[in-house]
Amino acid sequence: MIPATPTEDDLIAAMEDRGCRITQPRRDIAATITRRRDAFSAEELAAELDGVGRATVYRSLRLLVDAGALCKTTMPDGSPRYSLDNARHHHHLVCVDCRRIDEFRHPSVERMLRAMSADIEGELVGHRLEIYRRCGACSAGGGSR
Amino acid sequence: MIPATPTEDDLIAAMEDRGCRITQPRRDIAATITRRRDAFSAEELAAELDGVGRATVYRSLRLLVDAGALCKTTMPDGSPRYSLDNARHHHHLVCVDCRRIDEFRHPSVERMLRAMSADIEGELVGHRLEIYRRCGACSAGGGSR
DNA sequence: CCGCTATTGATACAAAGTATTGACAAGCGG
DNA sequence: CCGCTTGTCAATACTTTGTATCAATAGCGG
Repeated sequence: MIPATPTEDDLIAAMEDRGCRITQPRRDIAATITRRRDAFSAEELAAELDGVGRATVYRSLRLLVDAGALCKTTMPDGSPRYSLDNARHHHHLVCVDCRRIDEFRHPSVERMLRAMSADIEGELVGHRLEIYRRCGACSAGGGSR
Repeated sequence: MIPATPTEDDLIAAMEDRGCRITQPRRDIAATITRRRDAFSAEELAAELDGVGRATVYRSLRLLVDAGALCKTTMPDGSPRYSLDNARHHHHLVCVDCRRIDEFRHPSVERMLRAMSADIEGELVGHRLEIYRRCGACSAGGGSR
């Protein structure tokens, strides 16, 4: 199965699978998220959804992250961004100029975790890895703006 | 040179090196940080320092992180902790039970970054890696109390 | 010891959520 | 079809982790 970018229906299905009711606000949120292709902040999303309460936006984002349909990525300054999750078990390439977020998988990451687990006392339960770069376009364009 | 845990004087020297004045609040902060050996939140530190303003605590923490004397680590829930920096170029082992933070270096981390840089378009500018585990004591003790 | 200016504490504000509350609405049990 | 239970909603208050502003103070350089 080739992992594809989730559609609006995938997001709704993810919520359904968790036993949630499919309400109009949740439909609106799923539609708005899939319409925009880039990473976004929770407040940006809330601002785009007029009839929907801020709390509902945050609850739905958490729901979708828990369900594995969205990723929450940490920017270098610590602020969070949300983006669609195309594939399980990946990490993020974050452009520090244009803030674009790409997913990547590299065998060396898993190899590294395996190598370390032998040397780490206790039980590994998770990890967080973000790679910050200036993406091809931003490097070529002479940095930001 | 064997990297040792910074002392109060090391923290003060780090601030001096950045051209800062050594004030009484900064002395108090350096003393309090070195007295407690574990990772702490900014609010915990502020609560322990009675005569010192909250803003001063946050300003000093940023100063010490910038100077490389402190590390700011992200917990699994996203909240930050501060801890003394024993060695440059390391990553963090965070116990999800007792919240203890250990530093570690493993050659596989650098190897991974080198291997990936060949495959990543653009210019690498940084990364963030935290490993979450249940530490030896917490695993042995049957998990979180 | 003096004066310049970095630094301070207080306070307000900001960003990113979480908790609470009262209203509504959807499914179910009869 | 009625009413009840329960999930969900919008609004709002509150929390956490800071940053910005500003008048007052206190280091440090001479």
